[in-house]
Amino acid sequence: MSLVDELRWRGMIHDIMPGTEELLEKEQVTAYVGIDPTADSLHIGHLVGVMMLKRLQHAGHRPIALVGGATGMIGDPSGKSQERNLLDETTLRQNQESLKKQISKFLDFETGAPNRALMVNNYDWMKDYTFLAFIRDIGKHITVNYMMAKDSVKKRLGADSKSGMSFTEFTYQLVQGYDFQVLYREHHCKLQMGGSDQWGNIVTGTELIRRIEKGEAYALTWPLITKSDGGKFGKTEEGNVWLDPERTSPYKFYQFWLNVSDEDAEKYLKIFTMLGREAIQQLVSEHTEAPHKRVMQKKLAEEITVLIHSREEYDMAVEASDILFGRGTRESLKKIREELFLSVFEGVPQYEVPTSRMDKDVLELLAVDTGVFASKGEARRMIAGGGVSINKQKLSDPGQRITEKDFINNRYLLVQKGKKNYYLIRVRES
RNA sequence: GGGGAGGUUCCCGAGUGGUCAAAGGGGGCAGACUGUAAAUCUGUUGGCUACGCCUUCGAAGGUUCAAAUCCUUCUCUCCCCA
Repeated sequence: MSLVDELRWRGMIHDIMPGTEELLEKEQVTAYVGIDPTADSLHIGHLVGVMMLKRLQHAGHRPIALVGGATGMIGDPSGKSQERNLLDETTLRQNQESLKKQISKFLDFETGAPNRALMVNNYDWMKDYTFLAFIRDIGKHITVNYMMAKDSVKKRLGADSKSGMSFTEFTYQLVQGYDFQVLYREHHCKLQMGGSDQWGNIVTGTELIRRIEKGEAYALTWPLITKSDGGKFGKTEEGNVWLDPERTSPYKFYQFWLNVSDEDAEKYLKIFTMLGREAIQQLVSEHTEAPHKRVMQKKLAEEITVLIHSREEYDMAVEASDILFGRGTRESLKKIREELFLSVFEGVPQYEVPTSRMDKDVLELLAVDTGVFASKGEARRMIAGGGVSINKQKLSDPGQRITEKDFINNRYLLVQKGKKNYYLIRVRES
């Protein structure tokens, strides 16, 4: 099966320029994907692009990850993102280094293989490029008419557009197009890939290459990743799901994938794992037979968590999940060794309360001394509704008192609001 | 500039002197069911020292025993005409 066929099967192709498939079959191709260095970590919204590069390298082609140090300062007109702030160069470099470390888990940058991955930063060729030189060398090859025909631009010029579009945003496609041209010239990069909203920008690049370099370049986009319920992919109540364990704990990360809906699981297995056709079909049929076992979600979460974090972190996340969602009891909780206990609850909100404050009813403890509840009324209602547990034991009386016997390891109380919200209260001697 | 409509709790939206912490819906949260799902059903959705009290209906004043409701001024939004 050709690379493009496989990508098609995986649902990773939205649009592809004629000739791209043939090109990928006949020679080793260098291709790139752009990434904004707005943070020092990738989040799972970046994952499709990185997987794309990984599959490309896997098939023997050469991937380039382009860090958009320059373009990231502008923001394209397609939308959601307002114009960005200028990052200072130090931050930019730091971010780039962090991103490279993360991407190294997917791509081989190190070996001497001819298709080893490359990371570049367009800031390097844009920073000293003067405005005058740019409009003289690049700008004159593309007409404004051409630029205005792009959807992203048209939308902003239409009558229904609320805010206008700045000249800077308008120029975005040229800057991005020039990136492609530079990579074409210096690395024989003939293909740019991106999300479906990038099509217009990519094509501007191929156009520049055609006109200035007299060369052929290609474009490939992947579809927007969706969720079956229409929500935005990659977001939780707490925000983005990051690859950086400091921002999103491996446990939360694992949980994110584990909770994917049935409809999405198959789709995500195809996109985000290296599992082959047979393996995925096997999982799908197993799932159809026993949906409650959620083999698809489990495999998905395993594959990705191991890839991003490690086998150890994955094991830990599974163990934590068992404790939190399995039929854990008060007794089993008390038996856990302290280090595991703490690692399980690492990402959970914690409150520290001195022993002197413990001698009162739970209501006060939960609503006043800690922020578990916003008000006593809320706490009272929740307890009455059977929604609060302490150490896995349902709380029925808001006037109940906590005694030392209740502490886990002599100093922890595990509070549960509903099924999924955990809070850890740590008792401090005073 | 002239005329009209209107601003209600997270959102939409009822309420036009006491029975209003304010209908109904949505959303949120929780319970049951379940697969840590979906669907469904149920409860809950201003605060407190809680059979009572306090703060809330654009803002400020006023009338009244009593105001989201009546009056005055201000303010913002929308629509129509010029």
